[in-house]
Amino acid sequence: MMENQQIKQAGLKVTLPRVKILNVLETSELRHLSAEDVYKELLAAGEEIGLATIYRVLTQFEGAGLVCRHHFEGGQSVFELNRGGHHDHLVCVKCGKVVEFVSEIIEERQRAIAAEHDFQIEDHSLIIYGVCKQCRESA
Amino acid sequence: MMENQQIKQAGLKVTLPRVKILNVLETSELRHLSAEDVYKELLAAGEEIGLATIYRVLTQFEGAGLVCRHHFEGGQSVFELNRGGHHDHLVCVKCGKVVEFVSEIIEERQRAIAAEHDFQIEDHSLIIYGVCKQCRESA
DNA sequence: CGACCCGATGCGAAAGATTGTCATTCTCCT
DNA sequence: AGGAGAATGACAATCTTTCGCATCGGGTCG
Repeated sequence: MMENQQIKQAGLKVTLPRVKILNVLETSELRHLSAEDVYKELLAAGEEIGLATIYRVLTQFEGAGLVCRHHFEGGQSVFELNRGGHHDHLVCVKCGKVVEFVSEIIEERQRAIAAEHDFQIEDHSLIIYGVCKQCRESA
Repeated sequence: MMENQQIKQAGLKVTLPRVKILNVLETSELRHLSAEDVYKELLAAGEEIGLATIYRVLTQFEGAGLVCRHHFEGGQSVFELNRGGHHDHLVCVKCGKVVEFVSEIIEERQRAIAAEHDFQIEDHSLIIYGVCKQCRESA
């Protein structure tokens, strides 16, 4: 079991709910899931789990660096498996599709701006909202 | 009354609550206020107003382009008077201080990235979270 | 292998933010 | 001034997320 190692290395006890949640994150079609999404996938798979546990576990995973939390529009947090590289997001406001991208130029400018204002960067979030090609055509 | 004109030009009926709310946005010390903040400022000024109205009016103002809504971390929306120029934010995670900035280089890169992925940009949000100088020194 | 300890889970209740309902009030037009 | 219809206020409802607490499970030690 791959998951067990990852959880252990993150310094967390290996429990059934944690393994199942991590597994959903790894195997789901969606790369970006809300706590509710994870909950529904597990219920659909016939797994017994409490929603509160999902929130707790996802928060722990975030603290351990296993997942990233994003605040897209819509009032709820979405989680994404941390596969190493940092990246930003392009979100379609019609269909919700998410495209990931990286721009070293932007990253570099951000560091420069933070430095100018004497801020020590902890994190940053860049989200571009737009309408994707398919949604424009079907409109 | 400056406010009346702005509200009328936004295509909204000029009502007392709207004028008062716009006035708070224009005169408050803070440039970024949550609905609750606006509510508290009005109560402190002895004004009678319902919180639900604040939410409704702010949402209308947003639709009319009078204010911008931002989703900083912390689970609630903050609103800012739209003074024309778009800008992004640098937020101190310790004290909540907000610094605004603009980078034409970043804007331009964003347009290029959206174009590459065939997205028509509607909006975007760039927030850098960090620790400001004062907070680092007092730590 | 079995007992134990402490953290982890599940459930329901609670908190915080936001929106909906609906009777009453206010704006704007005549 | 009068009236149609939109806007408001009070409160309930919803949604997301967190808390409290009794119970359960994982890992360790004997």
